[in-house]
Amino acid sequence: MEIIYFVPRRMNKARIDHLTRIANKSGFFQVTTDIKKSNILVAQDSSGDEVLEFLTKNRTVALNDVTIESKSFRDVSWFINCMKEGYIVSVEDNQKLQFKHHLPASKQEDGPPSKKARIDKTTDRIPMYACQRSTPLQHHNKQFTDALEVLEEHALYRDDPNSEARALAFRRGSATLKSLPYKITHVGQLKNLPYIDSTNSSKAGHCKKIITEILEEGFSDEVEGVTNSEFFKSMKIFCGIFGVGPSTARKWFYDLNLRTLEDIKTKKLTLTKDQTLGLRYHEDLNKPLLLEEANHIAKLVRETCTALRSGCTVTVVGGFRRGKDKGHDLDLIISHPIEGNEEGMLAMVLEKLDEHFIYTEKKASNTKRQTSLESRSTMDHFEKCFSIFKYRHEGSAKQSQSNILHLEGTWAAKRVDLIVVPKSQFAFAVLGWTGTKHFEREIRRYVRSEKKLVLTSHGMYTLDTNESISADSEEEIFEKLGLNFLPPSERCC
DNA sequence: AAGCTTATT
DNA sequence: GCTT
DNA sequence: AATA
Ligand SMILES: Nc1nc2c(ncn2[C@H]2C[C@H](O)[C@@H](COP(=O)(O)OP(=O)(O)OP(=O)(O)O)O2)c(=O)[nH]1
Ligand SMILES: [Mg+2]
Ligand SMILES: [Mg+2]
Repeated sequence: MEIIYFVPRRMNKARIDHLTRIANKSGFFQVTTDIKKSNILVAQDSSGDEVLEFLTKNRTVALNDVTIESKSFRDVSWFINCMKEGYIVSVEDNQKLQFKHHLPASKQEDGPPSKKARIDKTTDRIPMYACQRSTPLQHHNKQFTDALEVLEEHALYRDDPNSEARALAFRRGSATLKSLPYKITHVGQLKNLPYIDSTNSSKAGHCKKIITEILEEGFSDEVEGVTNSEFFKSMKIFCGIFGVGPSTARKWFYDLNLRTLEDIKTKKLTLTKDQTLGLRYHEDLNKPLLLEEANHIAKLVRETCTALRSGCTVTVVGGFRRGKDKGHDLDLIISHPIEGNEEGMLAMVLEKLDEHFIYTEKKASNTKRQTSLESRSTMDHFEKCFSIFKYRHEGSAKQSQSNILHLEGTWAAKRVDLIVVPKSQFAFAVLGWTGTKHFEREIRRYVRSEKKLVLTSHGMYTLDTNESISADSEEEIFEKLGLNFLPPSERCC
């Protein structure tokens, strides 16, 4: 039986109590508060020298009660690994607490930077903005990011006035982990991670606590509690209806005591137009749109546009441009290599494809040509359209001819977003609609606070004088912002 | 204590 | 909730 | 307050 003493340096009482409880339940560890009875000292975020200094300063022991020779000095990550495995695992080199006068030869590993390398805070600190670093779609810390994003979602559902800011903080923590080229395996690796390891306070914040909890027990009590709560489950269902957001969902939950989708369908509620359609096509719209289907729709729109006006370009943006193989909708940008030749395209393509659209919600542009008086035409001018597309399944129309009552064949409702922009705005629109949403927030925050400029999906402007700064490609925008270019597949934060 | 992306309807 |  |  190993006798453990937890060094109360950089660990609060609650944490030590927790570790003590799980250790005493293990059967192979016993925890003591009498350091002289222990044979292993377990510490967090401390070197051996720091432990010795702490113990003597706090008069926990006389100097000769604890010596480098008489005790083992180990990092808490070793202890956690033991608890996870269910037996006493071997001690890794970087889990042996270090003493200046006997440094073991440190072997460098790939992946996680060694403890030594991390002390060098200047060289490998992670950039503060997600737009300054690569974030791939597939990463190494999904277990942690999923947990943080549950808390993000939960915060977005809550009524508290600070909840949106809290949600953002959880998202930033998650985004940091997504950018790491290695898996987090012990708490020490959280050191200096932006939005996880607080630069100010020495005590662990909420993000760090959640990650630590998962490292230790494989799950987080808080996250499990949220996931299984009636509030969270119902809010998720309600907000999954197109047109329903947190405010409406809360009203349904608290004021009307509704809980399920059936409750919503049964009750006679006053719904907006979007909500009515969101409910009518709920099953279809909540099935993912597959890449193959997206490409099929994009092809149809492209062929229609080029037939209407030669030279027209149709670009897939949104999640599919980032490399996803399914999504909640298809996002398309329509443009033309000659400035002005894109005008009127949205109305034309919607009319041409009229039978393919169940619903179209058109939005006007405000940022430019509306101010120029001579460009006002008899036709209404729209630049954006959120639609519900009638996606006809492969060969359904022809095959069903045997049954004369079934002329329509099978189809499913799918969300399609169309955006029309002139060539001068094309690069900004592509950047703005490729996302992710978090990437957009991060690059805009970076631009405003670090570059004193404003970035939108129409252009870039000086903060003070509102002068326009042009760009013909995404690369040129990154360049002008002093950012290394990130391909869409590396904007998955 | 302030700030947290920006636009349209 | 986290950074400035 | 909802959508992107
Ligand atoms: N500036 C800004 N852009 C946004 C916001 N939400 C979405 N976007 C941009 C970035 C997104 O990638 C793009 C398309 O939005 P979508 O809702 O379709 O998301 P996305 O395509 O990334 O994923 P999904 O359709 O769910 O597979 O629009 C926002 O709140 N602000
Ligand atoms: Mg999309
Ligand atoms: Mg979309």
